Amino acid sequence: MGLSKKDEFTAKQNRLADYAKALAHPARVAIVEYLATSNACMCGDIVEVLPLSQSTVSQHLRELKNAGLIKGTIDGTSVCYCLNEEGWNEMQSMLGTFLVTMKKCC
Amino acid sequence: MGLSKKDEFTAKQNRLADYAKALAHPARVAIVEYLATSNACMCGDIVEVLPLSQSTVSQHLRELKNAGLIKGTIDGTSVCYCLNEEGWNEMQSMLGTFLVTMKKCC
DNA sequence: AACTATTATCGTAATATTACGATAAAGAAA
DNA sequence: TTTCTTTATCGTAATATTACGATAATAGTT
Repeated sequence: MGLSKKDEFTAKQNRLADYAKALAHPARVAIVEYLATSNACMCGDIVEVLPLSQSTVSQHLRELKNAGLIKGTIDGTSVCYCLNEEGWNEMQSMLGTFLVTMKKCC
Repeated sequence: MGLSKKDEFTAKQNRLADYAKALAHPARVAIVEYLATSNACMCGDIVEVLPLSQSTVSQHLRELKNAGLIKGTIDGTSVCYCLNEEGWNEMQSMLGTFLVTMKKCC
């Protein structure tokens, strides 16, 4: 009955699932896209770009941060968010292994 | 409140989000892992490997299939599921663009 | 100190996901 | 045909996510 069984999977499986979950919403994809191409990456800027309220954007940013895909450094009264290369590299390498071991069975 | 705003994002952003959502659960990561390394890929086999009921596994398989990450071909009374290379390639190339355009701003 | 700007958090309503048992559907075997 | 095997779907309960307004927190400005 809806009780989560995440404990029954390996840490690695959960880690990749967490990365994927962080990208599992178009708003968070849009945030990442913006951070990848922009240098002016205050949260305020992002709010202007997205069709969402400030509190909702802040929530999405926290999820990306918790997953390790972005990091934020305080800059006076605002926060400078940018992509966290380490997280991206780990996620990409995890995904890469599937392509390597992939076999066609049908 | 809580009304989804996915229409307000681009088709590409939603597409990547859908791929990511398909992998946003450790059970589905485990399924993909299994399919990547195994040749005997009936659903029944997968149920034995996972700590989940048959109906739950079937639901997860459907989500992976809808996202385009796996495909299933009917084989008599059972179904042979395997990875769908096209889907993986598209997802990987979408993710790849972030690494390419990624800039350090902090 | 009082005010402004920026971001985070709380409360909460709407919606979506997760999981299971029960049951249906369809082909294989008796 | 009847039975068995395998997978899908339905119903439903528990949990999680999404979104917003209101409010708090913190730093800068006047």
